[in-house]
Amino acid sequence: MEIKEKVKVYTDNQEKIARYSKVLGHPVRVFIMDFLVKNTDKCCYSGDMAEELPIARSTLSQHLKELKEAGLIQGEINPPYIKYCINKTGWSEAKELLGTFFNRK
Amino acid sequence: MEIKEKVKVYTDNQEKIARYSKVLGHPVRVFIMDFLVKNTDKCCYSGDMAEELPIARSTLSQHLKELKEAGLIQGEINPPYIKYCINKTGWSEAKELLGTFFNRK
DNA sequence: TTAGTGTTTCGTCTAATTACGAAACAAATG
DNA sequence: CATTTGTTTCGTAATTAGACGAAACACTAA
Repeated sequence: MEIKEKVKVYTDNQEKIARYSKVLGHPVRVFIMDFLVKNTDKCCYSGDMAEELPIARSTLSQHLKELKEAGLIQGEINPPYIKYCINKTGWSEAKELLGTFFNRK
Repeated sequence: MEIKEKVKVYTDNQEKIARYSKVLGHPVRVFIMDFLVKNTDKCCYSGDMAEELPIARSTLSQHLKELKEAGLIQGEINPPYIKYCINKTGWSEAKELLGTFFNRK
């Protein structure tokens, strides 16, 4: 019986960068983020985006869920609609992390 | 028999962003890019990185292949070693695309 | 209460990703 | 020629991701 020593291999930043990158690793999700950034003033409903996308609504909903879980967006219930918008906290963290990842001497 | 009309839904940039993000969507690959950026002067062999990573060499090789195919790194044969380095073209494209993706008014 | 609306969740299927060890490779050396 | 060395490719298994339609949900309005 041996004690498995837990060694940390990746930094927190590396793991966060991987996590944010992963969730942006699909064109539908990039499209959604673009859409929300372009329309911060207006309301963005799932249906608004669904009209422009060639995927089932349930599939879109799944992508929205992933973005929400990653902290990049948030949804505000406004029955029977759900209004989505950027989660500023997560969005700026991602921006910050990716920024320093790419911009080094 | 109907003609399937091919409609473009995502912009080229959205697809490129998704592609670069996807390949950065794994901590091992973020680690590799960090490693290569930090050591642009020195030689970076697969084995150098393998020593610091808790994965099989064949697995590392697979990750290197993905980064190479995405255009983020390149390998120069220097027998029996293979020296890896950043692919400046792809790296700056990714930096540029992600930069404008995150930095909009 | 019943019907309607916009959205999500569930169940399912297929395809892609991640991982490993064994085997193959390519060049240098004994 | 046979070994050795660093690396990749192959074969395979396990897990995760992406997609769909049907069903469920939550709230409004009739």
